Amino acid sequence: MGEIITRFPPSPTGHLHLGGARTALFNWLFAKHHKGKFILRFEDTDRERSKQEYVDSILEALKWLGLNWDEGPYFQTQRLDLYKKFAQRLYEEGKAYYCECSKELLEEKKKEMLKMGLKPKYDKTCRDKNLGPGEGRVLRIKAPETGEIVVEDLLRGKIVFPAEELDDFIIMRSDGTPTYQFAVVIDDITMGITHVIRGDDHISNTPKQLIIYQALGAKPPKFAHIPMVLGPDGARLSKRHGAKSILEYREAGYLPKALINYLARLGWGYGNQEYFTVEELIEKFTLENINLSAARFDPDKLLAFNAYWIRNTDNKEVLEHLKYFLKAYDLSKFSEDYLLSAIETVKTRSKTLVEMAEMMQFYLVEEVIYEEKGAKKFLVFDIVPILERVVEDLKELPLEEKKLEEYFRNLSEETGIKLKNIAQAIRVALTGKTVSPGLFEIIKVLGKERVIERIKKAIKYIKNLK
RNA sequence: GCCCCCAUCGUCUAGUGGACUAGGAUACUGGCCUCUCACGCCAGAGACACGGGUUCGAAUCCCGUUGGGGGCGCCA
Repeated sequence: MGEIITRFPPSPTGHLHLGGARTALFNWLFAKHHKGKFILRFEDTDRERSKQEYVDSILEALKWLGLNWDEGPYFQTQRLDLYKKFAQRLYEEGKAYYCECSKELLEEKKKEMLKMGLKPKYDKTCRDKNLGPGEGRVLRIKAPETGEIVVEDLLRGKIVFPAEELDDFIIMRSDGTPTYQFAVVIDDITMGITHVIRGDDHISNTPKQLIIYQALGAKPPKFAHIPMVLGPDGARLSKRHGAKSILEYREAGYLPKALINYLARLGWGYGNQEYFTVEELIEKFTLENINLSAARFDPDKLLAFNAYWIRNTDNKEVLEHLKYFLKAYDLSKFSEDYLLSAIETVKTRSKTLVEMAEMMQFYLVEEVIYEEKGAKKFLVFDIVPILERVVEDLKELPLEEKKLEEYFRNLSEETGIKLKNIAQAIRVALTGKTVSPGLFEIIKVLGKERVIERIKKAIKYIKNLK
């Protein structure tokens, strides 16, 4: 087998969503696995609905996911001459014919057939009229009337369609543009696509495309129809859940690698392994391990994967992604080491980068604001002597977690005040909150200066309460 | 209506005729750890859609039923 070439052909009529992203991913992984080529092509022949805005957002989403393409992006609207050339050829060879039936008439006939319990099909009125091109005329393929069309699917084997199920579908519209069925075939032939990996909603399109390949005398690529991604409710993806743009997941604080990992596991498995780096996916991805049944999108599991990758990714890499969520702060005031240490303390506690940014707030602000409930409960008069003492003792203490813990345990024992109460009071003083990373880690990262200053401020705050 | 695809815990999946007392992940419940919250660790509950075959033996092969999904556009 020669070089493997796959493609991802979105139509820019909407944002890239989970389903599309997974199709792109599978094509990309397959190409990478075989050291082949991955082509990006926009199917924008629907001029009404195609928008530049969507082209831009799809490109951005693919880049964010890291699904780089080796060729393209191509645009079908820039290849119209090509389709015309092939259409002309089919017409001249008598494999396609012009049809003058009006949309309205066809519409009526279809309704009629549906009513009689038949499959709505074109009745071939113009098939033998020998019409030439003309205003308002479409070009139809002359489909075989008997026999069967066999789709060889890489995942499920032969799928047989009786010729009676198909009709003389349109390949060129009356405005001279190609229909989807025609444009894909021409593109896949001319781009040398060897493997078409797409959603199984395309299974019933495949025999139509095979008819075109046959008429053209071209060898069709291999087809692999992957199961669809359904919403959590088992219905088709809709805006409410997964049909959200991939870019919305970026906004929500997801790591691209987490999304990739989750998406790969949706319909594909590799023994009992759950977590894969992108490199591992490329190495291990094969079509044989793809499932055949539709998979539901589970936001909870995606979130769990994101949490996993946040806590298992190098702090520097996390920081790169996190910066996007830290725009409100002037990060130049802090050293990279400070930020990295801060991240280390919050990474096991953040399921998203948004949560992480939120949790890191106290590391980045000049002054913390106390949560009302926490302050009321822990910043109480009785604790003042302890706080005062900590301020003094801290000056002499080494900033090591073990030593700090030892110190606070002794302090608790000595004064008879539960460690919990001491810790919570200082926690509120340092972070403003009752929930935070471990106290000793925080002290170490913040540094003596900030810690002492914040505890002093808390003492003042308590004294002012009276 | 017609055609096509699919069917293991709630969800994602492992499983390719005997190693299945059906494994893992996630979510859920209980416990441990503990300065809070997480993380981590331990334990628990939870599935082969149903009915017929084939076979010494079926989650696994065949048929049917049911259920879910998709297609039947001058959309892609």
